[in-house]
Amino acid sequence: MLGELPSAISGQRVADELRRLILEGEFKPGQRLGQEMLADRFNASRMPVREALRQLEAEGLVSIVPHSGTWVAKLDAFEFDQTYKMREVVEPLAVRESIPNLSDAQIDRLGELVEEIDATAGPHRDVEGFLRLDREFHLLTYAGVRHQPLLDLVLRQWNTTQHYRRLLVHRQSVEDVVATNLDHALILDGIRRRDPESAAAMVHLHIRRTRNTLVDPTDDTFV
Amino acid sequence: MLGELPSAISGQRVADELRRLILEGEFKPGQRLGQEMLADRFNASRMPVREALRQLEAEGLVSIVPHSGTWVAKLDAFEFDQTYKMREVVEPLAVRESIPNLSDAQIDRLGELVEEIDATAGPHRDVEGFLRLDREFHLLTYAGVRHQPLLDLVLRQWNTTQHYRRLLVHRQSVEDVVATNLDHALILDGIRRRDPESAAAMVHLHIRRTRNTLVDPTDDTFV
DNA sequence: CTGGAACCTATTGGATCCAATCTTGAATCT
DNA sequence: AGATTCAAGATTGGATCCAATAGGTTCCAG
Repeated sequence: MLGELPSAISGQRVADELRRLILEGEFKPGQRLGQEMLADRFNASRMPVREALRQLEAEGLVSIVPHSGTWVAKLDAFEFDQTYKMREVVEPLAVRESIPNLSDAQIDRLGELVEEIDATAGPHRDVEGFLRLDREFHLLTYAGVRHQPLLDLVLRQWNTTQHYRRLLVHRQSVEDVVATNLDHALILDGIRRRDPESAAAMVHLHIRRTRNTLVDPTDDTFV
Repeated sequence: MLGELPSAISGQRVADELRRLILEGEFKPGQRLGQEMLADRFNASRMPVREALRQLEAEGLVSIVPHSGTWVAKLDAFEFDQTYKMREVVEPLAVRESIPNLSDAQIDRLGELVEEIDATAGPHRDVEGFLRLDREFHLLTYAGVRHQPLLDLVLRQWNTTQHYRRLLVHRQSVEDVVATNLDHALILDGIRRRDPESAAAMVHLHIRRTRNTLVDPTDDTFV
């Protein structure tokens, strides 16, 4: 549902492009999204724009106020924390379901990604590279999930928190990145051994650790 | 988001009414939902109908095929099983988050519901009553959840499986109902003691047991 | 000068019209 | 007889037009 259809209708295309622009930061949280402006930008009429906004609202990326307008969704610290708590239970399930269906080639690629992530922690940190590779690593571990709604949910949660991960990863130390990637290696180990419970436990721990690292309860500078 | 807005716009109204009709079984899984027909039925134009269908698709209640039409969603045994596995991890989280915010009055009402459910297992079983009360009981245990997306997810999963619960509860024995309600009593006990972990563990067990009762792997008469 | 109310404008929501696509049925060919 | 192709009808998707609502501005009164 969040994936692209082969011959997508126009509303779908607009939704996909707009989603990409939001995730890349072209449209920032809190920014207003006028229908006319969007229709103009995407060379479409207001109709597919309206459908796209509906869809992105369902995905949690924008919020619509009737008769008023649409804005790129904002998260506060509470929602961020809660989303991570959801991730802590949902993503372990996702690896459990995924592991039996992962190909050896996919697992090899996971190994490469761990090494590439290590490289981003080098002398001059590559934060954007880390974000991209981290996302690719985790989503690839879920590539074996056959139940689309579960995959959609995972994707949704990654998307709605994307902005804030970027913001907070920038504040992380190099040690944090290395520690994070140690988790990745352990998750990968569980996957290589095709041990769903072990991998799931590691994913849970990883997300919990990340949440604690990112959301410092004494830090009210968030958002 | 799945709840009703006070002064909803027309598309929202249509979505709410259509959702109710689907859940009550007026529209059955697999049935086609023509836009013209719906617009006629709800005294609206096709435009709000289209928005409503989009929304219900996001909720998983209907599925839209571009340029072809919309049908009430069907679940197969696999999807049913997978949804229950999601419920097994999501709803324990929901009670954990809910318990601190439940009022004493709400907890008292839960006690009443357990008794009312017992009554449905009497000499002439009241299956529809059971379905209604069971739903009310569980959703009330989640009434303290402050994070709307979590509540929405729970509601969504209840809604998409509603039809199949009805179908399968009809096949259950009286003993099954009594056993189910014993679980309810244990969940309620955890809530009364304001013990999130205990309640969460019971919810997990309850859903797991229900899944095993409902989905007999050797039974291919499902759907 | 400040608070409030009425008006005006910009933007969204809904209705209608037109175009594009899919489904269907029948006719034809193998 | 069965499968395939083609065409007609029906239905959805998109564009445009109109109505309703919200927010801002201005004007008036206290």
